Amino acid sequence: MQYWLMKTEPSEYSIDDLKRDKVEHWDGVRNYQARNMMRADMKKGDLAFLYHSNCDEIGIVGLMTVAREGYVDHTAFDKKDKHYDPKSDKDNPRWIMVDVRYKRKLKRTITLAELKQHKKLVDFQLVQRGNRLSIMPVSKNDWDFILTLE
DNA sequence: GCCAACGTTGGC
DNA sequence: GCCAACGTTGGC
Repeated sequence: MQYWLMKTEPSEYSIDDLKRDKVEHWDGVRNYQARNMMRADMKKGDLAFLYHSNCDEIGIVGLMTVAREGYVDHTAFDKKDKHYDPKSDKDNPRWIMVDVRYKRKLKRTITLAELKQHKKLVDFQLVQRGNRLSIMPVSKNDWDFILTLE
């Protein structure tokens, strides 16, 4: 059982969209590190924070579970898709996605600014300089601590 | 809108 | 394999 944090821009897809959809495939990840984690490490039943980036209130907004383990991201083959990748070969697909299931919204947004203030979280990847990964692991200690802030 | 950080591409 | 140029992310 592992813990994760997954970023999304709420203008593209938000916690409320996931609440409505209940289960959604997490397509469009075009970063090898993130892909490798989805392919090898994310297991059904793992818990994840949903994080809103690039918006007015940046931070962790909800919880979800991994509903389906890594499988081919078909949007890479769709010329009309925003995340179309001409280099991904159908016989040897380059990109992977998982399905996530809505669990609940947090009572409030735990903002990035707030997370940065806690000494306990100095090793949390999210608050480290230059971090750009859209999917990252969260240690159990950090996970538990962050939930006490809610 | 700016820009630092970082990933990817492609010439050599 | 190196590295400069370029593109993207994402906070501010």
